[in-house]
Amino acid sequence: MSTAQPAGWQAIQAEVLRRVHAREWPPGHVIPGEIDLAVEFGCARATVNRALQALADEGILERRRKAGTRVAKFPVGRAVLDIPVIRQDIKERGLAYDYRLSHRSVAEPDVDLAARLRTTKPALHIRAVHLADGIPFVLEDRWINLQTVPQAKTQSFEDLSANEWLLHTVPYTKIDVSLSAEAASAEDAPLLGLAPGKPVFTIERTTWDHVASVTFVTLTYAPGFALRTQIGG
Amino acid sequence: MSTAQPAGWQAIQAEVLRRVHAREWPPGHVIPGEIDLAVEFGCARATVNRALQALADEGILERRRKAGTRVAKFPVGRAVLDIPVIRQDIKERGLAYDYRLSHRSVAEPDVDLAARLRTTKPALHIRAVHLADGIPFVLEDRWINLQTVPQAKTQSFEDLSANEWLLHTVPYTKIDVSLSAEAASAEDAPLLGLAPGKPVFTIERTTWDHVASVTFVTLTYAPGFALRTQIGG
DNA sequence: TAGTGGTCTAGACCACGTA
DNA sequence: ACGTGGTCTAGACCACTAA
Repeated sequence: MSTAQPAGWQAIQAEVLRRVHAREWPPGHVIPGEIDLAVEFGCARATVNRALQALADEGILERRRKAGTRVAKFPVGRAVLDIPVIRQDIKERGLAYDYRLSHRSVAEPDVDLAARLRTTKPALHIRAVHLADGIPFVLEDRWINLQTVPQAKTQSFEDLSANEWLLHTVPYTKIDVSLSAEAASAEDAPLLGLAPGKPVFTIERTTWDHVASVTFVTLTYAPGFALRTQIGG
Repeated sequence: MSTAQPAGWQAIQAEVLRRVHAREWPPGHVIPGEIDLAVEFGCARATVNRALQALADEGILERRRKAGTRVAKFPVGRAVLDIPVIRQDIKERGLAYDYRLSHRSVAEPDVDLAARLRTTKPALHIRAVHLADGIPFVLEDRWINLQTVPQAKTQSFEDLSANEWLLHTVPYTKIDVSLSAEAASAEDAPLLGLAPGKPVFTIERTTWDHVASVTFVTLTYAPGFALRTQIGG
């Protein structure tokens, strides 16, 4: 064989997927129970369970006790986006990474930010540029909650980006992510070398440790940036 | 108890997560083997395996045979984006859904599109607007490969959007997805009720059935649209 | 209430990759 | 070579929920 043949539960997963794709089991169809499939495939029920559960996680099957397993009526595509460390991201593109701090201050959050960080106490404001081959790649505009992360006060962030320092220093349990298209602000545009109002891809993240906010960051990407991923395959 | 206590493998997952978050097991740390943990938690190794495997899937742990399981040095955030059917998406926002076909033709793909669909044969070109409460929500600009989906020729797409028709009719195995910020084109801007050049959130998808292309679609969202998701939590 | 998936167990063997 | 995770098994009991 030139192509690797999956074995075990992955082989079962592949066969079930084939039947779904081939419309042998069309959307909405209730497929045989785990025991029946185990008999058909000549394996233990647990093995069938493993395969079907994986497909259910991907949104291809819907499983309910007593009702059985059916092919999803709307096979909701579930795209998995890796949110990498910026330095790694740039390096993986084969480009030279550089980092430049452009602003550092302690300031009181405005109303909008106070709502995001759930505090009105002064927070640490960092602005920095991450460069790929010397060209601005992404702007990092970050607020760090000094109630949650007091150690940040003593960090200059001149050599080590807040992005990485936080990741290695501060625990977190949850991140809210928002992706959008924005017009480049008058403040940001020059740093990215473009005219204000131009479209820029923007990622906003709020990081939480349980119920306490850790940091809020806005990443503004240079034109041409696109997040790519795959569903299925 | 007011909060539900996880039991079984999820309880183990929660405890491991707690130790990671609390830095008892810092990034890079090699955690005890499955057998040790099974003894500690008083359960079977398979149960520990289930818990650790789930955490490895989320990118929190890295597992390698013989080398053991370690806490990821860069806990890459893995955001899961649900790509829903547009009609469902709008309804879930509590808005009234409406759909309007604005263009339908058969045309030869230009060079760029030919590369995407991997064919130079004529393809079906559909343009349509999906409205939420009567306001344009997203523009659908779609090319359907008539080699792969000849049945599309007889569909008017006046009442049923290509989005849904394809989902229920045509098998697929893989979708390439790209998210970006674009400037609204002179052609698209009026349909969204805004000036050309304004930033618009754009999703491009190419759908494949094995190696044959099915369709290529560009979704252009009205201003204010943002894709939201969560990591962890 | 009965049928289905969800999970656990104890043991076994295998595959991989580090040492 | 050997230790670790990856997987399978046969059986069992439980939890949910549709009928």
